[in-house]
Amino acid sequence: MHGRCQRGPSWWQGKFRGCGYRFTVPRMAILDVLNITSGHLSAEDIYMNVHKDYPNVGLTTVYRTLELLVQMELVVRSDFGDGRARYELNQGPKGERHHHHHLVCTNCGRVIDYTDFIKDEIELLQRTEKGLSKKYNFKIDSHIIQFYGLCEKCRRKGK
Amino acid sequence: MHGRCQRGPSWWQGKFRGCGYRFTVPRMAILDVLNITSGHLSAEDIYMNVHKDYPNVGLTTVYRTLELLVQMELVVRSDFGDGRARYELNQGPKGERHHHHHLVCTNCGRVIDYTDFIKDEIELLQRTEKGLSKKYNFKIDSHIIQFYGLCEKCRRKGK
DNA sequence: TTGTTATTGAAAATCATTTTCATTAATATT
DNA sequence: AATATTAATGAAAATGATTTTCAATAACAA
Ligand SMILES: [Mn+2]
Ligand SMILES: [Mn+2]
Ligand SMILES: [Zn+2]
Ligand SMILES: [Zn+2]
Repeated sequence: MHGRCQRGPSWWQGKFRGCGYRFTVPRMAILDVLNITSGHLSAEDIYMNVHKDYPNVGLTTVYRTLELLVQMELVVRSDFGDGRARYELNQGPKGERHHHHHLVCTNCGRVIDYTDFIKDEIELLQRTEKGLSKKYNFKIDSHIIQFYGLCEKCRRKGK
Repeated sequence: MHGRCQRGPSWWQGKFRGCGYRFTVPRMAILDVLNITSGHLSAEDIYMNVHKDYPNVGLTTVYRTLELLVQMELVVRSDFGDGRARYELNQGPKGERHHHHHLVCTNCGRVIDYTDFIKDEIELLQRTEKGLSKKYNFKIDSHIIQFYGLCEKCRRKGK
């Protein structure tokens, strides 16, 4: 009863080593926090969580590791307009990719992931991408879609 | 031959006064720069342009004015991931609103406005918004869509 | 076990934006 | 036109997230 976990330490280690990077304690700890915690964490959030178990891991290392993880496409970095970057793992516990978009509450800052309508979206996006690359000769690699408004809680409180 | 210009100094003045704000020289100068210049300007860009004609207008005032203009919805503020906010007038010289989205070159930073496919987009967005507000009870006010990739020039140089 | 060097942590630097506060100027009032 | 009121301004300092520097450390190939 140990050999399960499709995306765990050993998988990450392989990924790191495969890219020629060392698999260090701080990197492991940071991935662990991202894996366990749900939501959209700031560097500071991650630092504080890592700090509980590894008090000598520095904030600088958190920033550096996140940069690396984003570059390796293990982590997605988002900006929701509050002045700090947010990070989340690019795959679920079983390794499924979770391409999704965001609803951002302009009152309380809450961020909701959604994957609904992705089907329709993909269809439109493909048409759009095709048209845009033709018209502007622009090669599209990725996109972001964010909806801004009021979350349930903030609506009730009548903002 | 002066009485033309649907969105000029006098219109802005009215807008300001109507909101209880004073129409000052720096505010006028900043709007002027935004009106004349096309593209997505940073606060610094605007400051430098204003500075040519009004060397005693400070950067602080540029920031404060932009904040006000965004709040008044005369100006749109965007973030293209280069660490500084970008601003553009929310309406063309004739007052038409220009709801549009952006293509952002991840190599050179160029930003292209596009309004193509907006029809299709609006349709999808409306369906999505309806679905999302029902499912998450989220009241959507606005959205952003950005495509990232390589612009024509950068494609040629083979990045 | 040892050598090589990628990685780390602390402190300092950067840089966009915000705050502070005394001065100035837009506009309502006389 | 002159004056009073106070919103707006500019310079300097503060802020806060992120990056850089550099000497010490620890992965890991040999
Ligand atoms: Mn998310
Ligand atoms: Mn634009
Ligand atoms: Zn909310
Ligand atoms: Zn480019």
